[in-house]
Amino acid sequence: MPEPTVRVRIAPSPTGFAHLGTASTALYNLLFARQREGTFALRIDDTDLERNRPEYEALIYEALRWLSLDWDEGPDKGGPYAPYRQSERVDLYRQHAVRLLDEGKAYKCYCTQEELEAERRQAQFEKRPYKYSRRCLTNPPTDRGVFAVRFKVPGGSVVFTDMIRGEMAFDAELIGDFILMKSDGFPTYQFASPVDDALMKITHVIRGEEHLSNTPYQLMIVDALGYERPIAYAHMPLILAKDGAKLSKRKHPESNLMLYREQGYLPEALINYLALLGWNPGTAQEIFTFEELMRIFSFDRVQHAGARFDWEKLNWINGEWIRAMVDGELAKRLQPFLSNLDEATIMRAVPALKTRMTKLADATEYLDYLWKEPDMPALDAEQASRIDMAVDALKEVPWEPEPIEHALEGVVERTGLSKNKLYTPIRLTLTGKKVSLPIHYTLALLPKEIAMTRLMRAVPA
RNA sequence: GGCCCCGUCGUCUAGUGGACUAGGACGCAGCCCUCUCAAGGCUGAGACCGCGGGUUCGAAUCCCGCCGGGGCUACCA
Repeated sequence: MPEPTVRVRIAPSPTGFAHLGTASTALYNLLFARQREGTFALRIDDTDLERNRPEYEALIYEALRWLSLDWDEGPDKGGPYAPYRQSERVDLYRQHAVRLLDEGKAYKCYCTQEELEAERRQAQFEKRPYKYSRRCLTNPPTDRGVFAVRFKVPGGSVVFTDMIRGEMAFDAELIGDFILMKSDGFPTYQFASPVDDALMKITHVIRGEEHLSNTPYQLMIVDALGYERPIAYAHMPLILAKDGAKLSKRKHPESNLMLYREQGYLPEALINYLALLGWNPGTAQEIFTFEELMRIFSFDRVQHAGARFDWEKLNWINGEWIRAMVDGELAKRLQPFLSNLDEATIMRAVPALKTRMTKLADATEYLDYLWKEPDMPALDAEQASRIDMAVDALKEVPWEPEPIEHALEGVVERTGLSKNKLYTPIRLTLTGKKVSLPIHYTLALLPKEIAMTRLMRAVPA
C-alpha cells in the first residue's frame, strides 16, 4: 500500500489572544507538511460557547500570517473537507453521536453538575480513583429531559505510535465514561477532534504534550466509529514559563503572540527561536531560516521534556537577525516604529542603529531626540566652552557623518582634549541623554540648523 | 489521589557503556577595541549529570527504588 499524502492540521480555539504555543505547533506541523509535500490545514475548534469570540479567530489569522505560517485549507480558504469551523459542523457530530447511541456505544446521561461533583467528592473522600458511576447507563432517571451523551468506554488497552516517544500504551480500564455531546448540543473537544481528524483524513497529529493523555480517549472514539486511525502522533514538548508551569494566557503575558510584533521581534527570529525550543539540529548552528529548518527538522531530535521560555536567548537571536539584515529591508521594518521619521532619515540611521538593537522598538530610544526637543542639560563653564569650540568647527562642515567626525577630531587634536570630554556635552545638549548613537551620527541625523541651534543654546552669549 | 511524560551549568541543549579532566549557545565576569551605548575579539567562572541502591573491569548513558517538576484526570480546549 502506498503511503498516503501527508495531511496535518492545527486546531486552535478562539478563546483569547493568539497563543505562542499555537505558533510553535503550527511551525512543526508546517515543517513536517512541507518536507513531505503534504497539506497543512487550519481548523477552528470553537465548541466552547462560553468563551469563543469571532474577533479572537481573526487574531489567530493575523498572528499566523505575520509569522508566514500559511495554511493550505481553512475557514477562510475553504478546501475539500469544508467547513473548517467546528461550530459549523455540529450536525456532523450529532449524527455521529446518534450512531453511537443506536449502536449502544454511547448513552444519554441526565446527571446534573452537582450530582457529578458529589460523586467526585465521594470518591476523593474514599481515596479511590474517580470514574463515572454509570448510573445513567444502568438505572437512568425517567423524569428528566435534559441530557448529555456519554461514551461507553470499552476498556482494554490503547496502543499507538508517537513519533517522538515511540510506542505508547494506556490502560483504558482507568478511564471513566466521558461526555461526547454537552447538554447545550455542542460536542466536547474529546469528541469533535477525533471525528474531524478522521473525516478530514488527517494522517499525522502533531500537537502539544498536554494532549498525550487525551490520545487514548480519542482513539477509542475513532475505533468505535470504525474510522481509520491517524498513522502517527507527535506530542511536542510544552513551552514553559519562567516559573516552570505551562504558558497560560491568564498568568503569562509572554504567551501573547502580538506582543512580539509590537515590541519589534522579527517573525524570522521568533520562528528561529521557537524551532530551537524543544528541538535541536545536533550541530552548533543556532541561526536558521525556515527553508533550512524545513530541510533538517526531524522528530527524532525533538526533546521529551518541556522547555522554559527565555527572553535573553530570543533577544540574542533577534539581534542576530537584525544585524544580518540588509539596510534597506531593516529600514522598511523600522518604519512602523518610527512613524515620526521619513524613510530617508531612517535609512541614514540604520548603519549606526543596526548593532545597537535587540528589537525594533529599541530604535525609538535612540532616535526620539529627532522629534522631541530635549531638556537643556546643566553644564558647567568648561563644558559650555567646549561646545563653543565644536560649534566653530562645525559651522562650515558639510552635514554628513564623515566630515562631521573629521571636524570634531580636528578639535580634539588642536586642543588635546579627550574625545570623551568634548563629545559628552554635545551628546547631552543634543539628546538630553548619556547614551546615543556615535556622535557624528547623532549630529548628522538632525537637520544642521536644529543641531546648531541646540548647541548654541548651551553657550552663554 | 490515579494515570502519563520528564529530570545534564541560571536557561536552551550535546551526549545512546570507555575518546567526558561532561562539549556548545544565551546570560554573567574580566580584558581588548572605543566619544557613550552596542557590536566584535580574547579569557574566565558556572553541572559531583535530581538522590540512593544495584549491573559492569568501567555508567550521565542499563536496571530498581525514592524525590522533584509538568501534563491529563471537566457537560475547557
